[in-house]
Amino acid sequence: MKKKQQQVTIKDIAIAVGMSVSSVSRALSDHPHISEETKVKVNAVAQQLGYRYNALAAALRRSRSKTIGLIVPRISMAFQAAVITAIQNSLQDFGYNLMIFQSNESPEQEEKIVNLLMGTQVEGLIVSVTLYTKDYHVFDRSTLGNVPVVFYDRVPIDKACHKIVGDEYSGGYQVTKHLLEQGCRRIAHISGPLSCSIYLQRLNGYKEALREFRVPYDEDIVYFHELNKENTLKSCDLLFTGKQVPDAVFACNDTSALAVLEYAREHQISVPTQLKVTGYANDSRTEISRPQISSVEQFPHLMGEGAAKLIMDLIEGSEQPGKSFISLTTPVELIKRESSQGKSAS
Amino acid sequence: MKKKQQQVTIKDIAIAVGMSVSSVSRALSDHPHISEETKVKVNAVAQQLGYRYNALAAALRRSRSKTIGLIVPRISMAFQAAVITAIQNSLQDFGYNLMIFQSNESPEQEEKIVNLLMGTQVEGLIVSVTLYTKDYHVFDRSTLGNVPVVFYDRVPIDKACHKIVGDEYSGGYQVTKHLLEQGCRRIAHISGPLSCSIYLQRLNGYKEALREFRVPYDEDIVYFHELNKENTLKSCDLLFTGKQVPDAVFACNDTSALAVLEYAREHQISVPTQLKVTGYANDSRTEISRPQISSVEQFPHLMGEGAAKLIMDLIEGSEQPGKSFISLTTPVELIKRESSQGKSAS
DNA sequence: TTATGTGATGCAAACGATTGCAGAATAGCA
DNA sequence: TGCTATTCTGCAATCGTTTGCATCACATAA
Repeated sequence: MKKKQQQVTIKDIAIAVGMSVSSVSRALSDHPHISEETKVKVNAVAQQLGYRYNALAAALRRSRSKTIGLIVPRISMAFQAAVITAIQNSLQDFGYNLMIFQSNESPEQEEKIVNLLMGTQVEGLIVSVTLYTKDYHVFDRSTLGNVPVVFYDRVPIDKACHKIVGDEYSGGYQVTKHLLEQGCRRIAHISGPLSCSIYLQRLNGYKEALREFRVPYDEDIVYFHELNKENTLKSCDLLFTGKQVPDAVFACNDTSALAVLEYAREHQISVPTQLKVTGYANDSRTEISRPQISSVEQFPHLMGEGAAKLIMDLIEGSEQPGKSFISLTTPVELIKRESSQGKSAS
Repeated sequence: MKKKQQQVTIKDIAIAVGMSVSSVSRALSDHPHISEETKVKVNAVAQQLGYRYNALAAALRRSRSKTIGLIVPRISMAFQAAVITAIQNSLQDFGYNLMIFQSNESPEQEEKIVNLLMGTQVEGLIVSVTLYTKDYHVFDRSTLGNVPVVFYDRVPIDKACHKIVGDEYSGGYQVTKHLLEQGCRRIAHISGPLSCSIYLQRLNGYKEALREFRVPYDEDIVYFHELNKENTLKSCDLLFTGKQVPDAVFACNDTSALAVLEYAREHQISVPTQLKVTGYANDSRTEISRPQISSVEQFPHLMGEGAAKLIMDLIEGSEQPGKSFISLTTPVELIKRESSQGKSAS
């Protein structure tokens, strides 16, 4: 009970046991040069005084905050929540904490967060960028100093960096091939903005499958916009009022696929008979929907663990800066469900 | 470019502009006693040197980390994700950061996190406890010191504390009354463990509505367990193999309601004709399901903003410790959908 | 006895910012 | 010119730990 309601420090312990602060510090951290006897005594007194370690002071002194910053568009996306959980659990094993921030899909917000995080002395950064991040100078060595950064899922296009991504190309390819094998020949593609890496890759996969089946790529049935319900319904309106209606829609997330289903229901288009539909990310709604929606599983836990391990390697493994960049790819798996299978109406 | 790759500090700026560190510090923080001229010069040099503020050092010196700790069972629950987002956005306006941790429904983990957070010198704690937290001594003044804590959603039972909760009693009452009004007289209740405040309140609301309609409370059709799919299916098995099958199930979350629907589908029980079903939390799956599920909207954003405002009041408003506790209640709204409406089979 | 080794402990300087108080410079006024 | 106000700036202590180096006691070997 020193002064008013000050916190008790190792100095207080030192006084209580009649030793120097350095010995107390070492005793508490189980330093080999301290006798067992002293250690138990110090720990007992610490306990008794209600001592609490001040991680801030330690972080300042050793310039190691044991904290990683995470920037994510929004945590309310099921995929992101799962990745975050995996990252957090993994980092915990390394003794690191995670500061989670949401950019809300705003590049300005994203930049603000980076600066804020740098101020808090994070030792590393894990980032999934916004849909609209085009300018990556915020992540340059000039603003980050020696703080390593690992991107995941949505990663910079045309910028060498450490990253871990799903096999989006394969995902796009598999979905499209599957639809083609079901007999579809006019496959619409509802995609996100191409400024975002994942959509670009999926589009490439889509194109490749079409090529393989000698189906010409028709840009009139490919849309790029944020994948919410409203936008998707608008795209459907355009798609189904044209002369040639599609026989399948490859939507780039499950929210969008659900919207397509809703549109079809309202317009008496039967799925999967007249129209086949696929989503992406395999969130829990795909199984609940009637018909159930075919989707692509992305194994968020693998990605989260990978990201955590990667940032740890970069921090602890003291990679030489300027060395080459590491890029990891996690698998994807097409989950076929009702919405994309069965005979079509001729 | 001082030493190796040391970070540049205000000292470096001081040397560069030929002033003392104190003036530089004041200039950077826009102190009124510093001339405009000096301020612009200092800021220019800071910019040029690539100076970055060290929040750690400042936090240590002023004993104000500007950080709040959040402990939540898991962020993957839609409701929780929404609350967290609201909290984070609100706190940002106050200049506070949020450290988010997940207890994964484990009281042991929860306790570990509290201790860890205290070490990082958070200025406040926001907590939604696990389903099984019964011992609240971790949140006592003895371990928390002067750090205030506000609970939300799942809050301690029988412990005075600052908290913000949904109107669970009303929710339970409204749901039950609604089902009674639809003609149901044998309403099963699938609830979570009663160690958790929200389930206790909902149960009370359920009982009150029954009483009002002079329907006896029958403990044989009330179940308490974690509300996942497996457990719910088991409960359904018990419910529908008894002599008297229920004509309604009031499930305490949407996952559970969905499971009931699945069970009904597999056993050719038609919903809502033979059986009415309601969920709780109104997550996005309730609208996707066929039939759509009646549920209770909890307005997570209100709760998040409330929690943030409350903790800020406690921190900045320097409430006298030992003063009375604040308890806020946010509204709920029953959303009636297909699963609970329409005439019953007699 | 002296030299040497060993294990335990203390001294004091960091880490990077903030801030009360003192002091210098300038201006205003008689 | 002298005196007081008014601005602006600097000194130095402080926040709670960590850690390189010096020191000290004691035992053992020469």
